[in-house]
Amino acid sequence: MPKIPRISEVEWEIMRVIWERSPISASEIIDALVASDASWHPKTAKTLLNRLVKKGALGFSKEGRLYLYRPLAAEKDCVDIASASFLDRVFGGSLEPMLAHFVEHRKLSRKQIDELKRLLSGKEK
Amino acid sequence: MPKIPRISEVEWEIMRVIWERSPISASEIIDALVASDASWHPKTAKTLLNRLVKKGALGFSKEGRLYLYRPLAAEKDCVDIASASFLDRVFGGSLEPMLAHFVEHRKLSRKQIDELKRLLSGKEK
DNA sequence: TCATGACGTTTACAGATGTAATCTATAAAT
DNA sequence: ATTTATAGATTACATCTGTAAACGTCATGA
Repeated sequence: MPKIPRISEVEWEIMRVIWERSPISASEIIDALVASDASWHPKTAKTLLNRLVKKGALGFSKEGRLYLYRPLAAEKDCVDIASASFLDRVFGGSLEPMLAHFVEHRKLSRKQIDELKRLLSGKEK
Repeated sequence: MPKIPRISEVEWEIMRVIWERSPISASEIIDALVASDASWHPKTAKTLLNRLVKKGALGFSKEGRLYLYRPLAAEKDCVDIASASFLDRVFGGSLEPMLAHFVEHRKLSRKQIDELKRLLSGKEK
């Protein structure tokens, strides 16, 4: 199995754009980033794209003179790793306190609450 | 308000020991770390303690020739920050999908499930 | 055809991080 | 009193990160 590269904080923003829509060109990626946060600098985004390619998180194909990027690392795998890391680091691996933290500190719509209760019920057997 | 310093991955392990039991000496901290993971090197732990003091996350008082460390940054604040960062980074800030991820991928005891459902019900009004 | 601009490549650079070793002062043991 | 084991202080160092600028190349418009 290919080992999953470590994705840094800002790199995640880029990966999420690409997971959501790929193949995608550098300029499209940059547009998406700038749209969500105007402080993104194109040069910075390019540097990060290169790093992600080097890390093996992204691949690309040349379409004429420009590149189309696509994920090599699966979102699911990256999410799993980051989630486990967060849980261990911040909550010492204790799941329920972590979930309780979010449930208590954040807002959820009635619909989301119902959905979560449904999921919980599904686990309860 | 004192701004909360950023706690790195390994630094979290140290902070959690100290939040749990303080004031506490360096050697006690190291013992606790080694107990949970034998690969901890005392020198490394000391370096991190110094960094955490420099960052303002920890304070200490001299007890004779040794130091007693205590947290300066509140666990709650650090947990809040790390949690928000994780949620934004990995799940784009979407709470319910994140919670669903953990509920689906992890094991919870009947008791914990009930507790979470109770919490959810409490939010549902 | 020549200058411009768009796109990708290479280089830069400070600060954070993980991981320790070395140095120094001091307390404890002999 | 001298040696030695300890605890803390200082120094080391390769990577990783965030943040870009500088440079090279080719297509395109003037």
